[in-house]
Amino acid sequence: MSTTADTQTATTLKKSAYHHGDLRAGLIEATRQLVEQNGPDGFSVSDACRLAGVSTAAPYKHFKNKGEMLVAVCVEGMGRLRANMQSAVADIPLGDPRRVTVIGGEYIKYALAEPACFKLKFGGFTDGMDDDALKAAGEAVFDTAKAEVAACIGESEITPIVQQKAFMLWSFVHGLSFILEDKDLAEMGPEIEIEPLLADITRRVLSD
Amino acid sequence: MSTTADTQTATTLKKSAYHHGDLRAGLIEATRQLVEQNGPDGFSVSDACRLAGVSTAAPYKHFKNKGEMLVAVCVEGMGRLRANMQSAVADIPLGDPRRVTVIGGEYIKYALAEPACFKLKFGGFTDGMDDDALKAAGEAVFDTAKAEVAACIGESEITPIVQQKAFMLWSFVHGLSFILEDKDLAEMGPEIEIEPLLADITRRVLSD
DNA sequence: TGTACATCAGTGAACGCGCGTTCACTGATGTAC
DNA sequence: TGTACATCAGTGAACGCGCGTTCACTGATGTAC
Repeated sequence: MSTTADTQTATTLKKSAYHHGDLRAGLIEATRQLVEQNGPDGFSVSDACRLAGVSTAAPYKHFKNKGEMLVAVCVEGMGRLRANMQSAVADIPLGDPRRVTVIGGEYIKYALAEPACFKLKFGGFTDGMDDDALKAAGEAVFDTAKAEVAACIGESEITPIVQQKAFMLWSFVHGLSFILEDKDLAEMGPEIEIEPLLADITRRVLSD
Repeated sequence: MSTTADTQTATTLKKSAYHHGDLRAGLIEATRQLVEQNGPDGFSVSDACRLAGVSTAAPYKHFKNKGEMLVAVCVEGMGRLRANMQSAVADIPLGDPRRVTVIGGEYIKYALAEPACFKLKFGGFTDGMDDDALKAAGEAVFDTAKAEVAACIGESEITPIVQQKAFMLWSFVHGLSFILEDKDLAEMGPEIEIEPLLADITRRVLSD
């Protein structure tokens, strides 16, 4: 390798052990993993530091406190969920109700893939935090749903009827996520296949 | 008062300060209040003892550990929810879909009245506990819903279709509860009146 | 290009705190005689 | 009825622990000259 390439690699990727490179992102990922492992309430700043390989004081250069770390994990997760939704519908024509079913499916998929992070966001853990980025990330997800519903029922804007139908679908998908995530609860329900169930409820809600 | 009456009062109601009377129930109520005040994860055994006015060692005469106290709160809450459901439908004829709407309404009412206890039960806090009483209490609630759905669509037993419809309704009501409970989320939805929304979704799900 | 310097992301030790649980004990109670 | 006794729900002190956060610091880095 040339000297130039070495220097670039050193500054953009490896950095030194002392200066981490992107500790903020590293801590968010460590926190995410720990939350997933130990549950939404089973995370400690110290644990995240151990996992990220830094001292327990290091996070306070990037986050005001423990709560901000948890919020950052939620924001990151919601962003990923929205991206997943968008790429999942890319090949389905606008206005096709399958788009609604598919984004609902992505919601549930996310909830089942990262149940503890899902609960972190929706289980009341971020209640008093009042974080703008977090609010925006949540709204972006719901806006996606509303736009799809509008297209399906032939509305060019978000009318009250669109709002209502989107809200119904969100409630359903949200509740289904919580139930499927909880082994004891899921066992109480029937043996279901998620896709047809989603398609069925979508049809019921979108109809007049 | 006669001597006899005094003795009865002393033994059945007041007891002495030393022997509490029904400390188990007292601790459950203290725990419930604290959970409601500080959130599902903001409860400590010490706090409950302070509130109940006993030493921090006293609970261990009635509960194996902290987790058992939380489970007891959930069991008590689910029992109350089921009782509420049953008395709320008492005056509506069997098979009337309003019965389904009303029990859904009671579910939401409970979730909004005791949001932290609701999250305690359904937010993953009792995940690995594997408590039979808790499972039974949850199943009793869902069984109530299934029976009502069966009656509405004219089935004499819990067929797969009944299961499916009841599960849909539960998912919806469950998700709606979580959303309404969370100020930030509720604000994202439309201004709704719960009753008509519930009646609407009930109609959609019960129809063929 | 080489050097002096400002920056600031990291360290590591320490803090005070409240937690869950255990322990030997105490004393109010109900009961057998 | 009176007394001796077993029971067991309570006490209160103590334990070891890990937590969140602060502090003065250090040393790698990029930049101005």
